Parts: sequence; C-alpha cells; structure tokens
Amino acid sequence: MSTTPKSKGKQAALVRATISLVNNSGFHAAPMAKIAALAGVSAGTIYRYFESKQDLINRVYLEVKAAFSASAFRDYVETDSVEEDFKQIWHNIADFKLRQVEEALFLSQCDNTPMIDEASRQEGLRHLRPLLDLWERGQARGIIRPVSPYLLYAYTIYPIAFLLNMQERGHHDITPDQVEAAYQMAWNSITI
Amino acid sequence: MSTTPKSKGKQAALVRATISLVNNSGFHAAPMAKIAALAGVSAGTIYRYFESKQDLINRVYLEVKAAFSASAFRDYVETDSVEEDFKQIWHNIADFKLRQVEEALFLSQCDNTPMIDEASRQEGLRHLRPLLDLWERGQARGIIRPVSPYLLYAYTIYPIAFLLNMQERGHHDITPDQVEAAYQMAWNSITI
DNA sequence: CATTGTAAAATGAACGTTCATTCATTTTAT
DNA sequence: ATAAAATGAATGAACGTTCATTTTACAATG
Repeated sequence: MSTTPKSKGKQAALVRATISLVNNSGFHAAPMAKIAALAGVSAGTIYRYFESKQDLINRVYLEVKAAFSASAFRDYVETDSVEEDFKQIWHNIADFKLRQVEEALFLSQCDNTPMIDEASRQEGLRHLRPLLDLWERGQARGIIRPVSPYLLYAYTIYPIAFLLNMQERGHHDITPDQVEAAYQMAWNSITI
Repeated sequence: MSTTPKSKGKQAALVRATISLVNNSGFHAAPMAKIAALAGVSAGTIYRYFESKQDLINRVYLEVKAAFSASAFRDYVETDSVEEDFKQIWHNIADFKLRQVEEALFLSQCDNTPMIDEASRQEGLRHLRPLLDLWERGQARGIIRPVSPYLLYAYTIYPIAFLLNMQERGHHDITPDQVEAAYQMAWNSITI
C-alpha cells in the first residue's frame, strides 16, 4: 500500500486525462497544463514519463489500441464455423466500443486525423491478424466476398464507430436490439 | 476580367488553403499565417472574410458539406424503384468522395473531432433529407430494414470514408471493381 | 525505533516560441 | 480624390518544455 488514497500510478492517470481531454476538446485544445491538472500532477511531471506531447499521444494511442485488440480476441477459440467465429469477434469489438466509450472515441478521433505518426498507426494494426485470417478462411470457403480486407473492415467494424459518435452527441441511443441489427447488417454486407 | 492571372476570389483561395492544410497537418497545426501564405494573401486579410479561426473552420465545413449534399442529389429523380433511387444517390456520393478527395477527407476529419460547433454540424446535416425520405419509403415497402437512419448511414455512406482514408495513406487503391463491390455490400447490409 | 543520508520523484515559476488577432499604413480600384 | 481592400509588423496571450528547487521514499546507521 502507498500513502495517498487513490494513488495508482501517475502514468495511468496521465493516460486517462489525455483521453478525456482530447475527446472533449480535440487535440488542438488539450494543452499539457490541462492534462497535468486533470491527472492531478504538475506540468513538469509529464516529462518524466513522456518525451513530448507527440510521444504522449502516440503512446496513449498504442495503449488503447492494444486494449482494443485484446478485447477483440478475448476468449476467442476457432471453431469450424466461420460465422460463429466472426460473430464472436464482432461482438467482442462491439462490447469494447460500447463499454469503453472513452477509449473507443479516442481511437475514432485518432484514426481520422493526422494526429498520430504513420509508424504508430502501423504498429497498432498488427494485432488484428486473427481477424484477417478468419476472413481469408471464409473467402477460401466461398462464404465471404473475395474483396480486400479494408472493404471488409469498412463494412463490419468501422460503422460501429459512427454509431458510437452519434450516441455520444445525443442523437441516438444504442439498444441491444440495434446491436443485434448492426451485427446482421455487418454479416450480410460481407457474405456472398 | 481582373488583373492577376489566376485571381478568382481570395475567399475561395482561403477555403482551399484551409482544407489542404487541415488535411495534411490537422487543425492543431494549421496556423492562420500558413493558411494565408498558402492562399497567397497576407495574414490580416483573412479577417476581412472570416471573424475568427473558428468561424473560418465552420464556414469551410458548411461550404464543403453543401457541395457534398448537392453532389449526392445531382440529377436525382425519384423513380418507382427504391433500389434504383438508392443506387443513384450512393454512386453520386461515392463519386464525390473519390473525385473531390480533399473535400471528402476534410469532412471525415470534421465528423470525427470536436473541431466543429454542434450548431454547424446540425446545419450541415439538413440537406440529407431526400435520402432519409427514400429510406422511409423503402421501409414502408418492406424492402429496407426497419432500423434507425443512423444505422443505415453507418453501413452505406460512412464506410466510403474509411476506404478513402486508407487509399490516401497508400494502403489501398480503390478500383472501379471495388466501388461496385462496395455498393453491393452497402445494399446488402440495409435490405431485409 | 528514531535519525540521517541519498537518490528519485515531483514541483511550478520561468523561458523562448508560436499563435490568433489587431491596426496604422499602403496599395488598388473607381 | 476617395473609399475599399490589403498589408505585415506589432501585441499579448497561450503554449510546450526546461530546470533550480523542494518533497518524498526508504535503506543504512546507531
């Protein structure tokens, strides 16, 4: 045990503060001083853990992306059915986006701006291999459309980010029914 | 005719410069001085046309969104077939995104960050009415899934932005074949 | 157990830079 | 000659980053 009530690592607090501030104000309006204040540390302390603001953003991105990928394949065991396997992964991803809203919004923002180094972006993509493998298996069996994985991703995973954005802006509430409908739409779009 | 070779209005030049700079560096790294330089005017001149940087961004957003909506319904005439009508609009939108790449990338960035006022966002959405009407018609006839228009948008229009982003980052080339496949995937996802 | 020595961690004022914005002046158009 | 348009140096605020100083953590010592 340590001294302060909720001391759990300043680095983690900084990561959380960064996500929250970038979500609510955007990268351009998330100054280091505010991030520090929200994390409950002083401005200078950030530089014990991160080299620069760019480094901070990149590392937060990688950390969140890693958590996302880990969620995607939680309890994933290949069965014989491509559809079963896809359903498993898709719902894992949907669960992540609906439960870790802050993290998911942060990723959606990063993926659509030049905020992140191309190198970090590549690195963040690496962990999605099992999903690509599954798609190839489905294509080999003639179940899934013989198109680029980018198209498959665009029509199955990417739409969830849109729904989340709309929900966050108060236009739309995502009910369990709609999650199920969304899954069916995803599956229908990529199958032959 | 005016004096300079390519003088066509400084306001238009400023809009173009803003789009280009925000695309390549993000809002946070698009200072007014650079925008002015790229537009070939002096920094102070911006303030003859726009009240502030926020106003500049909002108005560029609205202008691009208006051009987008106009494209979406170019030559659109309702037929008796929901599928025909949808195909028309979808391809109009895809054409816009593939031909006006800069404008489309700018919109994708705006739609995923807190860069734009919620008011301007609402305003930009207004012109999409005919598409929503078409969807309602399709739902009334039992052709289109009875789900929120947000879901329909997420699975038909939003994915195009992802493909464009990937193409722009050099991961992927969008061939005419893939556009056709993308259309089929969109249609399959929203029909019953 | 209390005291002390020491290195790591944290601080926040200060620094230099960059930014959005203004405005006295100049240029352009009529 | 006059008004509108454009300029770009000046301004003050805000930013990312640094660093001299203070605080904390804790092992060694008596």
